Amino acid sequence: MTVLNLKPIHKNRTLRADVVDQLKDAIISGDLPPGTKLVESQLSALLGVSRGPLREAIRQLEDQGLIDSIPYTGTYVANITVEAIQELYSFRTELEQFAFRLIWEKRDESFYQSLTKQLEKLTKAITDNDRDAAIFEELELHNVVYKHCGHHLLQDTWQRLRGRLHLYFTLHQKAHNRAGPLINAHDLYVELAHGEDLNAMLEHVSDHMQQGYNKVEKLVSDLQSNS
Amino acid sequence: MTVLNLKPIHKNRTLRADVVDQLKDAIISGDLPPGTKLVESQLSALLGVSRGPLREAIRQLEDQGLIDSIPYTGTYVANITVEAIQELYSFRTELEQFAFRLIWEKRDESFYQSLTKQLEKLTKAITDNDRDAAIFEELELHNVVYKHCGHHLLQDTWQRLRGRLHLYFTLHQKAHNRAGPLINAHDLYVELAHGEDLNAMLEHVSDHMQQGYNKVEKLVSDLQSNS
DNA sequence: AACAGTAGGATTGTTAACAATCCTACATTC
DNA sequence: GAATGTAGGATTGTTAACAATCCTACTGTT
Repeated sequence: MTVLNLKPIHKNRTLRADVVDQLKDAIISGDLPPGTKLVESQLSALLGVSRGPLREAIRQLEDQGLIDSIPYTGTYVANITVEAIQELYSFRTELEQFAFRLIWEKRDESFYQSLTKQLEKLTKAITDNDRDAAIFEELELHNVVYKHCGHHLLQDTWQRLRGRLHLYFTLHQKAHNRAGPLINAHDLYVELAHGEDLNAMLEHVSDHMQQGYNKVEKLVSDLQSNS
Repeated sequence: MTVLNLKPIHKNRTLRADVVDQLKDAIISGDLPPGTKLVESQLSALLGVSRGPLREAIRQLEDQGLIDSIPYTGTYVANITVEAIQELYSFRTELEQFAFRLIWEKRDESFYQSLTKQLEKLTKAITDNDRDAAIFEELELHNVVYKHCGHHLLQDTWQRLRGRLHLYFTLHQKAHNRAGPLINAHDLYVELAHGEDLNAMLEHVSDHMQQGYNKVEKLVSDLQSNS
């Protein structure tokens, strides 16, 4: 018998899980802009699902910060404020520095390979001018770090932020028509991650986040002046 | 007209919210030990509620890490592993150090007062030998720091950990019959929080957490040897 | 014209019944 | 006797109808 390479069958196929995925995609892709009111009857009709699983999915997205819900009143796609963006970036800086401190002494070939491979994917997406893919691959690059440090709680927390971050990127890209991740912006990041100077890495994470924040922060005023 | 001091009426009066509160209490108080299978029909009968709101509540507690759910199979009170405890404490150290760095330059009278008052409550609970209260007040003491640094994302993350932490404390206290928070264990903590040496504070947070971890870590082997 | 009061419709919250899946225990085969 | 099939019951997933709440637009009053 040849080496088995079976992928696990997704038992996750409950309507609830599907709805979570679809709603999440719709939000972070910008199809459902922040502030949009989500009417259960409309959504359930659109998705071809009854309100039960839909409501369960809403609870999950609520805890991920993508949806705000007011009892008896309505559920809305979470609004964006400059404070929220600021908090997200400052928090993200802490998380990622923690991740690097965790992984630093445990870095192995598998980690380096994943990182390099992911940087290539990101670079390709940018040169292909595929902006949606570029956003995804940038997040995926950072994800490599979280995944490899093996800290489940940290990874869960990162996943919880990731959706909101993705949303900010998307909105930013839509606001200024050309503005995906810059080519080469992550070269130093990956280079330092291969190196031996942890402090330089941590410092760079801080700088990297600060740059990202500066880019995204303008988004709010742009959006508000548009409305 | 005298100064109005009206408390907001709890609009939270949805069954779902009540169920979340009650289930959470039942879990962190140890009434529903880790691993317990939660059968929806039984629970809904016990709570006098139909399965709809119950299931929504389950989704929320799932995201808080207090419940594990396997589609079509069952939902269980989250199990405790030594890895989970380790992760919780290491993560908590990062969060709280971050909190102190955020708040350090913004500390005001209100912060100092809350802290001192909360230390008194904790001390009283311990001298009263009210162990459940002592656990609550210890968590509430740390909560003061998170609350006052005004970082909503950080506070949400802390709240998410708090339930699990509370559970560990409770189980630990039940396992070794006498073992609430030690008297005076937080005096230095509060003293440093009043002082001017941030590095000493950060260092102490790290030590404090390490001590807590050492205490709780034995819990798992104790529990496992009992079963 | 400004304000309070009040139907009416729309929307969320809740329930109970129905469908799909899983687990267990027993029967069957080799 | 070990492995494989197979009902049956128990449990979760899903649905559609019902109840409670809220929002809006209209009315009437001053």
